[in-house]
Amino acid sequence: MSDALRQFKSEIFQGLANPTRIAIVELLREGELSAGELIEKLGIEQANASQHLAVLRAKQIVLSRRAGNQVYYSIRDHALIEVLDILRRYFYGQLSSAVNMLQEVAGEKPKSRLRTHR
Amino acid sequence: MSDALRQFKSEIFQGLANPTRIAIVELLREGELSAGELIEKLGIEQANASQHLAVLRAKQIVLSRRAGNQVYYSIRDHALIEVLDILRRYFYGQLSSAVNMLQEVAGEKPKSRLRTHR
DNA sequence: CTCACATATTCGAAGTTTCGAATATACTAG
DNA sequence: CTAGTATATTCGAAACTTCGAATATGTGAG
Repeated sequence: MSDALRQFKSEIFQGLANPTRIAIVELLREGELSAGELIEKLGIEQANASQHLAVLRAKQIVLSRRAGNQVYYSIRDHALIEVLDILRRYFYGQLSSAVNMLQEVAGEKPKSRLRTHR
Repeated sequence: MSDALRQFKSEIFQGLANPTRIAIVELLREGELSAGELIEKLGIEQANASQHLAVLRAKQIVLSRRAGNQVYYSIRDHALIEVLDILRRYFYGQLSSAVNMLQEVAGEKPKSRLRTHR
């Protein structure tokens, strides 16, 4: 695979590598919201939200459109939603593994160990 | 969505937010490889590869297993491959948009503008 | 035990990200 | 024009990431 594609992917990931920005993308799942609405729902500083939105714009994750006094944001491509959905499933999968491990640790005769080599 | 899930997702993204680590994950698509094989294919310093592998382990993206003198790495969950595939399609989609924009800029009477509001 | 090899960790420098505070810009109403 | 509201940018401090160099650890052979 090309370096350009790897670079591109890593920038997308970097754009999403922050819980606040993930929260923004998820708020935008249902449709566009103004910066003000996002700030209100996120409960964070205006400057901070604006900075995160700038990152999402720079990484081409969201689109913005000005309407009068406000700026409305939306997700640029549905693919990103799919990515988040896959990770949700992945998350619950990981959770189950963790539960299994705990059960094994708690039980007397663990049958299969999921330990790492260290 | 819970903070824990957002935190988890952002850590996965952070784990993948680096071109070298993406290259590692893609090399592991076809099956497990030893650290040495990865280093050779990546052409980077041993210490650096090992650090990146440590990040991938910490974020639960890969599994490692020791076999004698070597440590073999594999991808923990197929979901991550799906994510990379989705982004590949996304990438080409973005590329086409870019090409369209260039064509419009080059042409005399652009019909639709994809400009941002600024 | 010792040696050699494969891999991991620690360290410090350079670069990047994150935050809130302060300030700047864009737009609307009057 | 002025004033008000919405949003963006700049700044500096603290925290985090990345790299290579050096060092440490784990394993197998002898």
